[in-house]
Amino acid sequence: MAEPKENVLMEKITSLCKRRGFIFQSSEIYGGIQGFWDYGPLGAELKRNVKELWWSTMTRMRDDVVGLEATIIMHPAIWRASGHVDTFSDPMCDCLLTKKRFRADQVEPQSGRAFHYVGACEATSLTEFLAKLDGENLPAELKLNFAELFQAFSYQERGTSRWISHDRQFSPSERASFAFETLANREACTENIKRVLAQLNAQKALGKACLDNYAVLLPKGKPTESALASARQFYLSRGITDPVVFFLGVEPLESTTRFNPENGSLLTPPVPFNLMFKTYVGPTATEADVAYLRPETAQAIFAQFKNVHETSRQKVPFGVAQMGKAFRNEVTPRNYTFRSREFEQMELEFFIKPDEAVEAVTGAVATPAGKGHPGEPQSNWGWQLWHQYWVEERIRFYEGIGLPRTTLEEYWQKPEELAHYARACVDILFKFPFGTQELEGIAARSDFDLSQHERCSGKSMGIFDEELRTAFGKLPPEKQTELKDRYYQARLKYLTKSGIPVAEAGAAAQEDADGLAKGQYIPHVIEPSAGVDRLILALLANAFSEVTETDAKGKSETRVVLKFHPRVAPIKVAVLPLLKNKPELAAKARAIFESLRVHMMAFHDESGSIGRRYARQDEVGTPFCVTVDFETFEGVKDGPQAGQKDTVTLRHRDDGRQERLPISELLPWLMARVK
RNA sequence: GCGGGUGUAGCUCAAUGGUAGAGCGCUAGUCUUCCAAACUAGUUACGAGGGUUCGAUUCCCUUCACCCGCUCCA
Repeated sequence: MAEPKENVLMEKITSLCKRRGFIFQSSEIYGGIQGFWDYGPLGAELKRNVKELWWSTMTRMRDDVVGLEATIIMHPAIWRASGHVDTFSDPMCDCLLTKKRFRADQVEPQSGRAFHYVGACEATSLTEFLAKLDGENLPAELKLNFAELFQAFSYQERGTSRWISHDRQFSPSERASFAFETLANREACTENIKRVLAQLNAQKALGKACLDNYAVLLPKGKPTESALASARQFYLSRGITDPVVFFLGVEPLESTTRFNPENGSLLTPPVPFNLMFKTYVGPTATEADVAYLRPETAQAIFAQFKNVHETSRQKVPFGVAQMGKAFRNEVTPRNYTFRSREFEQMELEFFIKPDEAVEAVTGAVATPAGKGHPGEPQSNWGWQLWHQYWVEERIRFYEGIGLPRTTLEEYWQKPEELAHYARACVDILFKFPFGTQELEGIAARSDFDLSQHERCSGKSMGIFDEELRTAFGKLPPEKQTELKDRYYQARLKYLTKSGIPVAEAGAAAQEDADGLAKGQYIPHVIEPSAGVDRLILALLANAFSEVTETDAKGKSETRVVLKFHPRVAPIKVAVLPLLKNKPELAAKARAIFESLRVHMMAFHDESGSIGRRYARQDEVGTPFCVTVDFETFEGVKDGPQAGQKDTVTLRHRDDGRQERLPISELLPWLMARVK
């Protein structure tokens, strides 16, 4: 997918990030470590800005969201309840022929005949061996083994489908029955062949042999030659240059998942892939001490839901936001920092009433009127509107930090792609140079998470809603029944999917439905979950631009400008004396810098020509440069501000435009643009 | 993890079985009245480990990282 041109762009970005101190490889002096990255001085500022903007947008500026900062290591039961221990340890297997990797649980079941092979040796060595078999120089032990061997199996002659034993060729019908027989006696037979092949290996003069088992599954109607061809290829890849393949027999198989559906080749046994980082809590490192570094920040919010709800004086609908490190053993960390093993998330869990409760209180659940932002939250919103609301809120956030809508894509997951508990999920994608990839996912997760923790911890995760209780009591009986029934069905579906026996689940669901009528329910949740590091990478990619300029001497030079939004730019303003060797300019610049740095990340630089210093600031994305020159002291020479003293030039990064501002207006002018 | 490619100053590139150069950058200084000016001085590298060799950056092996595919997701 990635065009060469786009790779070049990524290389330029990574190179700039290293050169200017945005991002370094972790542990670089020891050769680096895959999937881990450090943020340098400018990267740290950039990241801090992004996180602070998210935090203030999501919590401080809202009445209905509060924050949480939980530990990275939590009780391991949390990860069993959330499903991460299971879903994050997918068994994987590889095709023995093409090395292609499969998720063992996603291999399509197939039927057909499995051709089993137990090894191969060099054709020359076998010929030689057969000649010797007739008598003379062969060691007695070896000879005996071969006699046993040929009683028990046939080998498939290389390149043909002829079946040979030491004394005669088999007819097709004999072949079939023979194969059946050997298969019935497979273990003893395999052992025999292995022993002889091992001895072939030991007899250097007789060349190499390979003792690896192999098999090919052929669908009905496919010629048997193709199984042999696959087997030959397999043993070729194991270093036998001209293999004679030892065939064990045919086995009919139904709905097997042990073979590659694309070529019929045997797969390796499933190997569990644990994507969770395991560690041990306490001084002993036994199985009982196992804990995990969190693979997401969300679960802590669910686990602490009751505490937060009880102490924050919030009522549903409300949200809990958290940002912090998370850890996943990615199969392949790739694309710079995009898929890191240690990364940072910004997650909000926004708790809402189940639609049945909304309907009971407001009479009807409002339905989305169309695309776009649905406006200020209303009490009659169900999950659909809340979900749409958060999708739009998040896109607004991205626009506010300089990622225009045109660089983003909304992807509504198809029903079949959704996790079983999710009702909808929208990915906000960014058009990275290496492809359009996910920045944030906004999932409507029903009441799955809190229900899981209620079930697994035995602690109630439900809340009591006085307004609901009152409203429910006033409903006509048939409406009550209808709502209770719908709630019952939803709860029943969850409970049975969790593996609870039907009778038990039915009773529990009925209890939940009765609870709803009394004002009790488990909140549903909308989860906007974003990756900080991905966002940083998106901001870098979006800001990166090159300007080629030809100077007076005709020398053309390409320089980089990072066009960060002032709100995220690591350095907001650089204060520069026009000349270094004029003490009054230098002192004034220093004083302005000191007055600005209290309020924002400012930078002071007096080395090199003014043009060079501007270029340096462009390259790290500083949106504004302030220059102290002679007119600062002598007054503006001409124009509408002529004669005015104590002014500076203010240069804009993106177009080089300059304007003159009184020093006294500098701070409010800048604050208005960087906050 | 598998297959293919890459690995020499901060960056972009050279050269070589006899321990490495350039340009740009960076630091300091001189000079300089607005977009990488000039001059002077300084700065820094053969990814790591092992082997072959009198001697390895160069040849061989191993390993690590990065890039491209398979796979995965915030």
